[in-house]
Amino acid sequence: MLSITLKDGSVRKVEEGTTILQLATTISAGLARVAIAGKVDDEVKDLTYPLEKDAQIEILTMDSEEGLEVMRHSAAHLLALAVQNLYPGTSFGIGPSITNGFYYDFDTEHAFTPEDLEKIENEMRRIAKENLCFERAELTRDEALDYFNNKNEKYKVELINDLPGEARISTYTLGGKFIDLCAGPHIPSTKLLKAFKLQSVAGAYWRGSEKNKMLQRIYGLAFAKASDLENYLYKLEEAKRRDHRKLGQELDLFSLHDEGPGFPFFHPKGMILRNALEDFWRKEHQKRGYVEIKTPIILNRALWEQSGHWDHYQENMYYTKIDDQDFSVKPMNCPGGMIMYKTKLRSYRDLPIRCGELGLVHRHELSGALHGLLRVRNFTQDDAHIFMLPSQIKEEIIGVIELVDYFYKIFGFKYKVELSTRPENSMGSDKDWQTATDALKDALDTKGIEYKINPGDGAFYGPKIDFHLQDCLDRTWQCGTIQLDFQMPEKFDLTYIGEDGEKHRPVMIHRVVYGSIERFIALLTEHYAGAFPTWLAPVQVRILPISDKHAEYAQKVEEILKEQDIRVEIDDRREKINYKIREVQTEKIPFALVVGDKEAEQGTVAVRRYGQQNTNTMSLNEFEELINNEIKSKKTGLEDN
RNA sequence: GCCGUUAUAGCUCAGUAGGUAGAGCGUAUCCUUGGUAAGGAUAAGGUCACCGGUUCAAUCCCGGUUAACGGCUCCA
Repeated sequence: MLSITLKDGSVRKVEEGTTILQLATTISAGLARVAIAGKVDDEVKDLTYPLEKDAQIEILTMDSEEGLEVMRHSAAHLLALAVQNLYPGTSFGIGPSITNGFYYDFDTEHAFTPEDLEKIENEMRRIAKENLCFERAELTRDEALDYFNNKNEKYKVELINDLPGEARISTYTLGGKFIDLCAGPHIPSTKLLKAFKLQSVAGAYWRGSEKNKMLQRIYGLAFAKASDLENYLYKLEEAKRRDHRKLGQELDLFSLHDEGPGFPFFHPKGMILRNALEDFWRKEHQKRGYVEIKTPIILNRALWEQSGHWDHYQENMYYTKIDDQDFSVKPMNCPGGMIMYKTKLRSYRDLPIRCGELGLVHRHELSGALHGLLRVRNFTQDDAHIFMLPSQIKEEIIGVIELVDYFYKIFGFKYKVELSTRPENSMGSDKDWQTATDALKDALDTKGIEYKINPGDGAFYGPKIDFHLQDCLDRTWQCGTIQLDFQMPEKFDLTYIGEDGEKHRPVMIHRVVYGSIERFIALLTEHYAGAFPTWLAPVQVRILPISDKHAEYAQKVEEILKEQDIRVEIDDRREKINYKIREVQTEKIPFALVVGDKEAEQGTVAVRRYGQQNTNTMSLNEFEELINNEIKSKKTGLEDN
């Protein structure tokens, strides 16, 4: 008899060889009906898995993330079977579960169209109803190779060849005919697949490498029940409403044109946002002992050779010639910062030097990668280079971490932290890289910050801490970053005079907080769904006179507010108040002030906030106080933020 | 860069099974002076993305280019 410990801590005795499903049945018939798989000592197994030894077991249902994963992965097999039925001769790649669904990669001459997806989805539904079971089989490597070689499944053969020697090779048969290489586990039967929908087709390189053939990837959504799927589809629709590309156009913030792909045009209202962000940035950096510089956008080839960009960053740079000499448009601000450092002799007493620069950089991104303001070809980095003594490293990194946290909290952003280590095409010694990486880790650990390690994702000159923010579709974008660099100071022979009167090498940090002003604006737009907090709102107040008679009073109110640097305008068109209210709402202006006879007589304003139905009549003084406090606090004024 | 889709008025979109186009919103002008999400009328606005081919005739069919969109790769 085996002792099985269940999730609630109770222990059951069962015969050896009892399957997980049988175990579930002994717990309750209801549980057995909705069981998807079982977790045996932290390993997820099929329900048909026979228990061999004492273990902790949890029966997984679609209520858990793990159960959903098993179901989504099983849905991928269903998709593969449907494609095999409809398009014989297709070769199969891989078909994992992903957040909210699954995908499967196919290799076929036929190019899948959106109409095909409908056909395939119908076939999936037809098969699902057949109540097919997933049957597991274990094969030797030779058997598996034979089988998939015969079927001309070259991708599966490649996968098998790459499996480690001791690996158990398993296949699953679905409905007796479709056999797929797979470690499992799967749901017991296709009838559990109900709430799914094919989403899109996209190209995807085999094994994610652009050196390999591009396969066709079909994405699908899958949920435990239909209402979950509907909710998710609704959420997607909502997300589209928040999309910064849509809102950017509607709110007249920026535009992109054929004449400059990836080079955004900022409109007057977008510039107000930018300037507000930059003003705030300057103020906070001055407080923290930063100075600000501006370095040129075009610098000569020799500089980029010295910095290593010519060797390590060439395909991302733009080039030009001036009087027959090679020049390059800067993709990063650091070399300019190096030159600045060297303009005079530095003492250890001068360090740390925190040198900020709102620098416009240009990078040649692949055309297919461009995406609104989130991925562009020129952007302004809120950069700074901190030159310091080796003994100051930790303190300075912590200072930047705290600064980033301070900024993101103001905007109400949640963020994720990643630590990226040495990439392949990089410069410097392993020892320096190790020291730098350890310093970053140490700072993170000291602050007690959770982080994920991204192996090989560092800059070519040093490891980095990245801060990632989420867009409205849950994709994450790198914004802040802290990069520790021993290479540039070396390459540029930076020195300071130490206490001993000798020359020493300073250490350098590259860091950004917003990352790119453009990207940050995109994320802010989505985060606030275009309803910017008052301190950022391009127009903060719009005065709505009831009729021409009130124009004079409206102008008086406007003047008073303008004197306090409040961004205010009057809608004096001969339209009805309803119409003006509607417009002020669609433009997401934080405050509408309705002024008519009553207000003009009493020296008041009828205040209607964005997103609220009610009006508060108050004296102009009271309103000034309200809005000034709100601007100062940087709050949104909306309850849900 | 690669795979797929798309491109018609300032915006959102319809349309012509090949005979040079239409709606709503917006804009302008006029009427309406109206109290919290759309008052009415009239008008202006398009080389149907660009280049080429087929055709008596191309916005529509074919080829190419460019850009956008969804992914892959890459990255702030």
